[in-house]
Amino acid sequence: MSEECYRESSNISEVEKAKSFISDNHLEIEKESEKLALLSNSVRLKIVLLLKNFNKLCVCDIGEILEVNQSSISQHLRKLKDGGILNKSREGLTIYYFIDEVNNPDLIGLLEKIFLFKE
Amino acid sequence: MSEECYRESSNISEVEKAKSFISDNHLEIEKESEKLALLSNSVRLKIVLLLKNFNKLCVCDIGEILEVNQSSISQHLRKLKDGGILNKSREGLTIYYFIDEVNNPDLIGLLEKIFLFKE
DNA sequence: TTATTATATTAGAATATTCTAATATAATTA
DNA sequence: TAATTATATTAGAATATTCTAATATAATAA
Repeated sequence: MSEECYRESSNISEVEKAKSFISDNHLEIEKESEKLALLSNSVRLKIVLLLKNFNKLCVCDIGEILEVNQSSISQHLRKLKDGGILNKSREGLTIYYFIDEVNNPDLIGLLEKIFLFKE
Repeated sequence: MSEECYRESSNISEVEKAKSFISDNHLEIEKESEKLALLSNSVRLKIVLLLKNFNKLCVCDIGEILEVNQSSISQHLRKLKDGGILNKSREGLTIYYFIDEVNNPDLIGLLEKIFLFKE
């Protein structure tokens, strides 16, 4: 790689260790960055925080709470479901979304680490 | 809002509580979603994880470790610095980046909650 | 069956992100 | 001073994301 530093102070063995660390954990890091991307949109983050606080909510109520139109909410919910963060259940016409806690055993704790909401 | 559900089962007071929750915490949620966005790019996430494990690294070494070219690495580092996650120091020609732990007291713990790397 | 309600999907416009290539800056050394 | 090395910046292409508007689907009720 022509990127290499010519400085002798560049610690070669540390760089090699770092390369191993990255190649050993590449897949896990990619996977987690995709989960973080799901939470990095503020509409989606709000949806997840709402579902953490209110257990389950229907598409329509989520749209009203966040003042975001139905199509947009549906598309965000789909991403969160496809990403394994949410699941859904039907009751008649209404579809309720909720956090898939089985698939995300650490998500609630993570959110509590990130957010210290005022009561 | 015309988004409101016509179902009587839509729990109005719960929706109102949810609206308050969102408006009370809107700013904090936006801010955190921006930090998550910084970590949601896998190159940037790898940079932060590298700096967590190796304390400080120069631009050139980071580029070599990640096999990403210098310009791209510089631009990612700039985003992380502008976002308050990293800081840098100069030693001669070399610029070292490191995690700004003062500004991010919970970041290390957060990363440890997300990642359980094999040793 | 038809109408209504809730949700999902689609296409495409608007916008944002990321990378590449070229160039600029800044410290060091000859 | 000029050359070298490390890093930063910029413009623009390629790509990805998000929103809007229109339409589709699916369950229910009349």
